[in-house]
Amino acid sequence: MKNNTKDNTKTQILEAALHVFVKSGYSKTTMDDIVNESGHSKGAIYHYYSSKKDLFLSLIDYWENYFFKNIINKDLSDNNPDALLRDITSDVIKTFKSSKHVFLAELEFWSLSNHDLDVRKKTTQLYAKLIELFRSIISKGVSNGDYKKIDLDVAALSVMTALQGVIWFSIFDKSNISAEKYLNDVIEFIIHGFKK
Amino acid sequence: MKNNTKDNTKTQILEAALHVFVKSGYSKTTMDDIVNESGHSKGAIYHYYSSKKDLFLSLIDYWENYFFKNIINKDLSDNNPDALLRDITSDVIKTFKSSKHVFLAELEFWSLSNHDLDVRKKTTQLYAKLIELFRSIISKGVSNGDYKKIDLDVAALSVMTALQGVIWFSIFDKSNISAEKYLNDVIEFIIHGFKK
DNA sequence: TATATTATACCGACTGGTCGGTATGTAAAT
DNA sequence: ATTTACATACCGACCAGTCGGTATAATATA
Repeated sequence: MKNNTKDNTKTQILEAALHVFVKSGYSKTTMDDIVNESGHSKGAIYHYYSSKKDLFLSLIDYWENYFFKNIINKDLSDNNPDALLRDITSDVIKTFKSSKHVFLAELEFWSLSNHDLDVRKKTTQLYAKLIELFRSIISKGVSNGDYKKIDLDVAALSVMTALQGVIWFSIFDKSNISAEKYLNDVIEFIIHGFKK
Repeated sequence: MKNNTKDNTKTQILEAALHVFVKSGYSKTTMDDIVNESGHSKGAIYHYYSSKKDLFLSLIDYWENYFFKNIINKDLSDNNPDALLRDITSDVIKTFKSSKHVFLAELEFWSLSNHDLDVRKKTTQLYAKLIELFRSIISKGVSNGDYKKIDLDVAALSVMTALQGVIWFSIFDKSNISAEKYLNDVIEFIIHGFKK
């Protein structure tokens, strides 16, 4: 229970920070915004996080756990690469429909990555994991003869970058229909391109 | 000559602003940064632009002129849609190789679009033009029988969003080789997907 | 042509509010 | 009794925007 309360406070602060950072952007959100949103005092926040930036960096980990718990587990359960890619795509679609802030948070990571080395480092590591996941999926397709002998790195990058298109929709076209069609189309195009 | 000086000053301010906004982000750049970068005084800047935000909004127009002058002219000269799409893609590749700040500026537009309505409006209009361009190209392909009877809006969005992948590379993988391969691959996948 | 008048372009010291961070608490848990 | 988990009051660096001014060019007038 002790540990629970502690985790609870930390999580509440993170959730609040996620919310306001997405809403107003890193620079324009004030620590007082996070105080108000979280219901915890400034003292509490600085008790757990040493600085605004430290809090933001922790958010990247938090985001990673949230986002990957859906996706990363599938890897071993199925070894049909087409199905896996489609499955992940439909996860992205589902997340887009239910919680666009996930991708708007990612946009914030991108933006800060461009201006801050520590953020870029952490975000780069995050993408390295995602790319590795796609790599291993595509690799299966190559070794079981479904796919051409394509460059695995580029192929993995292609899948990932194409899926990242969802960020554009999160900002500029929040209607579910276009994003869904885009994602379904683009993954089919890519799968087809991989095929022998 | 008078007019020239005037334009010159305005342009120098815009160039300086573009540079520092990309480098440090909108919120973190100070007007004094722009003063230093441009060599013009604060008074000069506020003589031409009513506020920091006004300056930023003007930058979007400036960017649009810069980016579109390469691309928009091609529309009428060639009516082979495949070639046009490949041509635009190679323009993007060329720009990526020579001046990534073009796409990093776009990232800044995305980021602010998420937090500011005026910026989003202006950026949305910009994308509307791009999408219209792709629409008209693809439409030609459909009417001349090269392409399937696809949904033009979704198809145009797909092309645009896929090309926007270049932003990811501008931030996280500045090596020219991956971005080039990605762009070439993805446009071929898409073209192939459009074909009958 | 020479002079007066006005408009435009530009300068930079200054200010008032903002905000990340800190110092100093207190109450609960161990 | 000491450490942990918070709360509150406060500090001071920072910065967008202001404002009183100057220099230069354009226009009107004599």
